Amino acid sequence: MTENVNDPRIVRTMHMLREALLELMEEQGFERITVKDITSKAGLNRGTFYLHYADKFDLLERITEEMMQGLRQIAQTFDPLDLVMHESQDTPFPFTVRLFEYFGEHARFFSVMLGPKGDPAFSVKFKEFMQVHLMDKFNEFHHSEDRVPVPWDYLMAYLISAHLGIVQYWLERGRDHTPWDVALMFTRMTQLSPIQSAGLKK
Amino acid sequence: MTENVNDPRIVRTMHMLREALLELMEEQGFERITVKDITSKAGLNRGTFYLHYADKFDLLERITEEMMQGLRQIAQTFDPLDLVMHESQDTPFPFTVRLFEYFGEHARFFSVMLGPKGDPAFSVKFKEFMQVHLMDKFNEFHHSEDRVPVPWDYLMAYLISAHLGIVQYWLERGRDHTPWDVALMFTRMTQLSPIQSAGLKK
DNA sequence: CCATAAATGAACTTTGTGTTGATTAATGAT
DNA sequence: ATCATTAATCAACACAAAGTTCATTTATGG
Repeated sequence: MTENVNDPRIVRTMHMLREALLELMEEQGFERITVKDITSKAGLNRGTFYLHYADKFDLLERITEEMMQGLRQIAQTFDPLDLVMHESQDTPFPFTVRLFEYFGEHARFFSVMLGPKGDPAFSVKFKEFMQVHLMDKFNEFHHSEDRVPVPWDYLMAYLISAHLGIVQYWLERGRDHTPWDVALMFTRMTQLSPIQSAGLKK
Repeated sequence: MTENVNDPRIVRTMHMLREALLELMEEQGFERITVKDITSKAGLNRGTFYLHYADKFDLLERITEEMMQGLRQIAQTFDPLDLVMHESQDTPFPFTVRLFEYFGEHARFFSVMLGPKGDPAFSVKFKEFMQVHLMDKFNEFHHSEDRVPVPWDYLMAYLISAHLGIVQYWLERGRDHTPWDVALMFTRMTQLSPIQSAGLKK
């Protein structure tokens, strides 16, 4: 397990192992992958793998943590007041655009991890991220516990999962729309009922 | 690989293997499970496993297929016209209630498979099921390709994932509402915009 | 140029896989 | 109740991959 990130050999090796894992996950899914597979795809000795990672789970966790770190950094720029101000405008919310740009930059990772060959625990992590960094900032609004059409927590589960679904579908389709366009869909679907979104009702 | 389903020994053995797998998946997730784990939890000889299943993937597939068969059977009773007739009523759609009852009966399976330790390919299967048996029956309504607020396919992805999310959350919470109650939430969230569902707007 | 340390290669133990063949035990048809 | 059938057990096997160790080669940076 190495620490020194200055040595270009280490950077190179770790990068190759990470790339190899993602490629293999696309092909076979995480389950079937062996350490042998990873190192031979990366063109490295099997022993070298263990110099940097404990096992394939460890490797995946490290990649994941890096991506989540990137997401958290973007989340810092989110202000719920911006969203309130933005209400009823028919332009995408800028923060959402930024998120989609990030997904696009790391499309390989997100598309594999959120897809059928991915890790369901990652989807959960991703949902928790949205819950903590986005949804929880609106908790102030729901003090009126009684007489709401739908319990707050179920509504959150609905919205978070819906948003995750859009990200998944967008990646699955090979990003057939710009981040700006998908973000606009987000904004509209949040403002309208599903029936209105479909254009079946003014 | 056995065929004769009449022999009670076979029924018993297969049932024990299935139960053991689900229990282990709850504990450790599919990935870490060995055939040894399954048979010793089931109190059977390791060799016996191979009399019935090729490997642990095979076992999981068979269980999955059984559950999907049950879902398809329920889906046969679905008529999109019923849903149209039901519009703007504030009662749950009966078909949805039936589905949730089924999820409840097989809560162990669905909660594991749709949860963080589950199989992401199953979530995809489940979404495809909803797409084919529910959503596709409304394709007739969207001939007006132009000027819709959101592309039809993205709206479908949004709705399907949202609904999956509710099922997941309901199971995760240990089914803290009756099938009737959750089904009513469904109906309301489909009729209202997210902002209305939250009670933030008339 | 050279001390340091990363990568390689080979050997080794351990764990799980999937199969086989002989033996024991349960089943259901007579 | 008997008995042929066949499921389940048990032990042994070859094989593949995991994870470790250590001597050797190669690349890095001072």
